[in-house]
Amino acid sequence: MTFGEQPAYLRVAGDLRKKIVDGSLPPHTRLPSQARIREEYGVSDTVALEARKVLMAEGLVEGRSGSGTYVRERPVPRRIARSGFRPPSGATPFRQEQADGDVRGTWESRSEQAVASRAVAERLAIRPGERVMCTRYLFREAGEPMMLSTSWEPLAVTGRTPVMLPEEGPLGGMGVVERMAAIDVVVDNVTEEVGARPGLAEELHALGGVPGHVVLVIQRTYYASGRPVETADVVVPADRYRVAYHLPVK
Amino acid sequence: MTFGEQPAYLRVAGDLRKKIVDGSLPPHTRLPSQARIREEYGVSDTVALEARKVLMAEGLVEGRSGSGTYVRERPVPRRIARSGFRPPSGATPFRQEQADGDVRGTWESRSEQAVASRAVAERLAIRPGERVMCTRYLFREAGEPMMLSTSWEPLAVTGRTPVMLPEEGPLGGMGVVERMAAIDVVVDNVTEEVGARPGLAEELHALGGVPGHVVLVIQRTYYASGRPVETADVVVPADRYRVAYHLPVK
DNA sequence: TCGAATTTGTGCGTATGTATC
DNA sequence: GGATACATACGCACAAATTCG
Repeated sequence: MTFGEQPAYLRVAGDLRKKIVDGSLPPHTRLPSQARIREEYGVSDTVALEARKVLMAEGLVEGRSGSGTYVRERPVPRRIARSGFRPPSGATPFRQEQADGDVRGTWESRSEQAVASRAVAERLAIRPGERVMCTRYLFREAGEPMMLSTSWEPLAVTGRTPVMLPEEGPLGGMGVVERMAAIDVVVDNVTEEVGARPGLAEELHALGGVPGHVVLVIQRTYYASGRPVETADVVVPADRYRVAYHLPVK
Repeated sequence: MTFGEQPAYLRVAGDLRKKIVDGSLPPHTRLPSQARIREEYGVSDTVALEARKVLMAEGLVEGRSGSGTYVRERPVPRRIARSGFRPPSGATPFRQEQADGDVRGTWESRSEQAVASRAVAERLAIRPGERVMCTRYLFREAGEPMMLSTSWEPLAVTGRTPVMLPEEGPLGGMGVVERMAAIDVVVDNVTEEVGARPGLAEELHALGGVPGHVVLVIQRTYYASGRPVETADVVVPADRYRVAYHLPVK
């Protein structure tokens, strides 16, 4: 409160945060109550409350009315290895990545024809209103929902071919690259743009999360000779997964 | 405040939010001041303050001390092109990426020697307690803070060389690859793991955000012949930036 | 089963500091 | 300098949920 210092509530929040991250306040333990914080730090009710709010906004703790404020479990995020991920030559530290690299499991999907929205049209380099095949996926890992995906393919590419529906025909369930190869479309490039935001209610419901949780959003587009042939939005809960890339330098 | 209703501050925040999203309070306009909110909605100072805080946490408005609370411009996320990003052959849709691809600007940094924590040691494949050079960066784009970065380099690699301090010597401010090349360390691989979480109070303070905002965290590690030579945590606000990768397929 | 104590969450009034105009 | 507005801080009150004897 004196000149040059940071606000009292940030100082208190910082001290509590330190105790959380260094393990002296492990998950599931209760934070000091507002009254105790007030006493221990010699601050007012407001400051103690504001400090708790900071930690709640950071997702480190969760308040349970009538009971207390508890340190949240922080699951160790798993890696989702993306295209381009390959272990470098003779690398020892990569055994682990290889082990959990291939996140595969079961999935459900539903396809339907649709017309391209402005955003999708731009990503596929087609005109808005052109027909596309839209497929929604829910991926599960060990039974647990882990990833949502919505993909769009121009019917100008796959229409009237055996691979028009991603989940049917002899190549049903195969990846985009294999399916496109079957109709002589050689996929040679992919771009991925990774962003993040608070998850939408429906997304978190499908993924088994609680409102307010953060999700990673990957906008992926496959190209064949510079022409987009598929684009997708992939949504994964950020508290459980990270997206891993491995690239050569130069 | 009566039974069954939602909290007053949420009601006020909801009404103001409606006016913002439907455009009757366009970007750059000033919200009613705390005092005016108090009068117009017939609530107390605290409720008016709390309502503004909700909108600030949602990133819809930003408070300027002494001036007012202003509706923020809808941030269109910019792309941060990562290593490996190259326009594919003859691609038209990539001109734009190239244009805003190189996000460069000014930066500040501060280096200090430290000992490797368990987490850093694991990423650098060294033993906890070994000495490392730790450098913190704040990058600005057009004067605005846009990215935080903390990097660690084993002193076993750079110690007693001209590039020990990233910001000094003839190669001060150059990239890791160039600096390492100067001491005959050929960086040939990089891994990046992208995650996301609510930003910490200090991070968001430095980045001009507000508690509760989401940040993208990139854990980057450079390798030379399979051996880690630098690792860094890069933090960017997720409402303003996305991370872009471009990869060959197969 | 009941009730008391504790704790969070919300709300009110006020005071002070400080940045902006 | 003065007026305005946000930001921080103090102290208090009460409702709702939980805990525990």
